[in-house]
Amino acid sequence: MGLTFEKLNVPAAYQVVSREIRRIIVSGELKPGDHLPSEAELAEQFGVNRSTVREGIRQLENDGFVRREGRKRLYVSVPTSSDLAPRASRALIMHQVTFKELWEVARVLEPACAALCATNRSAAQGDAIQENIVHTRHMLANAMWSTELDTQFHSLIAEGARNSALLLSREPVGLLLYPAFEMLHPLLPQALGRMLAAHDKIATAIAAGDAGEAELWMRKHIVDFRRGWEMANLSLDVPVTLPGAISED
Amino acid sequence: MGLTFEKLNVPAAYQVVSREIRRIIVSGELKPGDHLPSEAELAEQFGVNRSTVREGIRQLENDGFVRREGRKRLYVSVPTSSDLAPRASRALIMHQVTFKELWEVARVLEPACAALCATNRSAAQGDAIQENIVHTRHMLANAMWSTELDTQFHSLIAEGARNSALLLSREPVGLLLYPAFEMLHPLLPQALGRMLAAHDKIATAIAAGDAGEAELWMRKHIVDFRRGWEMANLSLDVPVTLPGAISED
DNA sequence: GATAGTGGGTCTGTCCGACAATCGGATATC
DNA sequence: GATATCCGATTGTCGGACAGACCCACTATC
Repeated sequence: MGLTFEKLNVPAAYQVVSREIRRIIVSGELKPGDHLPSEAELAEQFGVNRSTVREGIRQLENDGFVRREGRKRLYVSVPTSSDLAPRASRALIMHQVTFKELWEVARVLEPACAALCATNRSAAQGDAIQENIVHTRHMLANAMWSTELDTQFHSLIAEGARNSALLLSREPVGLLLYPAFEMLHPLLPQALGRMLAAHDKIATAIAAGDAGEAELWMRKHIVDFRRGWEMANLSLDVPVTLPGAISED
Repeated sequence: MGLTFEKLNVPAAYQVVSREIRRIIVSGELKPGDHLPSEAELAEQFGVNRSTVREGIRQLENDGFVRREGRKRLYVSVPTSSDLAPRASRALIMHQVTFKELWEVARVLEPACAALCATNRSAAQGDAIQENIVHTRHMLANAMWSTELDTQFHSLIAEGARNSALLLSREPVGLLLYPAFEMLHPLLPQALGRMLAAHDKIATAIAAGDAGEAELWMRKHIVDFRRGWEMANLSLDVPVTLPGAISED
């Protein structure tokens, strides 16, 4: 009798509810914007208690597949990078991700974003980039600086690439890497000026639709970031810390 | 009276519970492996009902910050890419991500993985890659093929790069892109052979620790994938479909 | 003495019922 | 027609309940 049985994994009811609703959403049976039945109705249809349904819904809500505004009915929604990226960033923090690791990813993704942005951006997206530059220049002229502007510059370029996979891939990295600039620029006074100059070159190339030039300058910009980091005697292998923008949620 | 008030967003209690526990975990107050108090105890400490605590916990469970095996106590855990990637992949599906978009990301990330893998891989990781090649060769010799082997090959290389940010960035893309090969190889008989040849070159370069060569062949491999796609008259702009491996969970 | 049962305590998963706050829409009022 | 009011529907939260797992210490059996 060599007959053996695997340890069978009986999923909890709330997980089944969650998966089933998600399946219907991802498969397209329910389209974004569609309303889901009320909790009581779902409970009746699934033949479980409303509490069980509610626990299942929490998971979907967290993923961004369903949303509710206020205490109203649920509706189907497409998860955005702002739903997913902060969670990924937090996961990376727990993995004790280092500056070097983040930089290695940025070094290949950001130039790709810049190149695609130069060819694919909309007019409005181009304007937003220019506006970011103007803001940045204005801040620097007053000897001020906020890391959000830097993070935003790179996010805008990624959006301009019009590639949702690229956007989703780079966002968790961007949320952690660029705020680290906060540690760098007080130690390296010239860093802010160099940053603005690079942003300007990139934005100009994008405005001109010159993909090669945009890619090139973005690469220089990222490489320069690392060089600055090393010049400031900051360690490449120290785990990055959690920026406030993420911890809040 | 220009005084106006913003519409204030009162978070539900279960969300506060969720965020608070997550904060404690991400900040490091609770370390991976630590047990959380029981639901009843959490409810008492937070001063809310156990149902409310349970709803909050569901969200964390889904993110991979806490886990439970069977019906036992919760313990703190580090979210892995297998927690996060399938959700990101599903999100991309809902965004109707195209082959082209995925390919554009893979084109820059996969060569970077290969280059880093050549220098950073452990001995065991190198062996696993070799084993994958052997399996693949064996399958092809028997005129069989399973898309999982291809997906695995690229995942192994990404793991060998020892860069958690890189791993996390590419996984959602890999989960969608390589299964698409399933559509290609019946239309293009020579595709399987070319794939094996490329995998072999890459694995050899990695085994030799030659980062440049590994990167180069990986790039060729990815470019070849796209060329094959076009030769088979498959559209670059058609949204990719959901592979079974993800829909199951 | 080792092994197999036994029993209690704890915790999770699920259910039931309840109620206040809120929302949407219908209705009444001016 | 605009405004105020009421009513049903729905969510968020609560309290309590109970079966099934699980853990562990204890005991009975060989």
